Amino acid sequence: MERELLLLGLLRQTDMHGYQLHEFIHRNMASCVDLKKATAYYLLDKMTESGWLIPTEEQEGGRPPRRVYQLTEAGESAYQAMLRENLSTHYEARFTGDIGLAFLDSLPAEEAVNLLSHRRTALQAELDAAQTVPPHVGTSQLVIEHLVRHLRTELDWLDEVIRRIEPRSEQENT
Amino acid sequence: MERELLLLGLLRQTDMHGYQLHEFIHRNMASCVDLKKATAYYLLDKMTESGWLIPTEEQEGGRPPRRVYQLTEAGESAYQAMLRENLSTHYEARFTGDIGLAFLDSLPAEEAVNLLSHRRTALQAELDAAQTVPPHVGTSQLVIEHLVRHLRTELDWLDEVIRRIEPRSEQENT
DNA sequence: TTCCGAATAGTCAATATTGACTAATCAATT
DNA sequence: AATTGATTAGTCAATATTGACTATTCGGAA
Repeated sequence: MERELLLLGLLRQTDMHGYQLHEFIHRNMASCVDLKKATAYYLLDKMTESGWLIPTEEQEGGRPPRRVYQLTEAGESAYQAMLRENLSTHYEARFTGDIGLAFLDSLPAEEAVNLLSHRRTALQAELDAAQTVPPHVGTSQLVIEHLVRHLRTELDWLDEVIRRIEPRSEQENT
Repeated sequence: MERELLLLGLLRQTDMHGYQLHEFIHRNMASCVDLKKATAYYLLDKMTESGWLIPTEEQEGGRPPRRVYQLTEAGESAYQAMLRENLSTHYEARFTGDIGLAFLDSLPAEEAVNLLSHRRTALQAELDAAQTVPPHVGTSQLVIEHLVRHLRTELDWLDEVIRRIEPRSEQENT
């Protein structure tokens, strides 16, 4: 549902076509939504059938024709409702990476540490990238700050996990 | 893929049937995976076709018959590969709740604060619940700690967001 | 003992999501 | 002028995911 909110929210600001919407989201909001192109088109079709959007065929130069979407009044209402719903609810996070941790025992401590160090490198890289984003390049400042805080917490935690494994690794090597 | 890892990891410890697996995950690992019953059965079928599992029909009392799954050697290899993959990669989090924040402007500040306060209550509740889980009730300690750290960060951040909105709200009321 | 609600075990049709593809155009290079 | 590779715009068949349903049984209350 949040993806629909996003599409509506963007269309509310300017009329756009599917390709444009996907491109924008992919470039500027990748940190909070992962919306594949095909899914975007699917949702746009669905919302058009719901009467929330009106498409207008358009052609620019020799480019393929495209459907530019415009919010209807019903679309605006849907947007208002979803926005309130979204702001007022707390979404539980899912930590995909925790599943492996639940099975840490099945690996030798040393290897576990190596694997997690690899994870740590990627995490650090994402943190660096997030901290480097110059203010006002599309993405909301709030959202970037949220990401940074989250990544810092993750890094701290991962370091602690690694620290906790290591002593075992020394025991085994003695 | 992480869901397959989870199922394999559990089956590696004890043979189980679908209902049992789903129940266990639902009760003890809800914080890191959301795996619906129908999906669990679907994955079990798929992994059986991949030759990772061998099902055995079983009957207990007058209960419906059930398929108890057992890991094959191929299943064990798949588990090993997925575990390493999972531990070494950093999964980017998706913050569904950030989408609303990107559109905060479209609401009066006062209402925004109210909505976010509602969110805050739910968040606080989840934090309390997580902190209350007694050690050693199924879920890995690491996973619970991870959740707690994450929720604390979220709470801090949400408070800051609310704080930032409020001044505007006062301006408007003067 | 009979009635009720919860638990057990799973299926299935409907939805949602994705990867892989098409087909044209532009811009730059050779 | 021809080639190439990126960009534009979107489709489609294959997969994955879910909500809603079935049908039985168990335990306890009335």
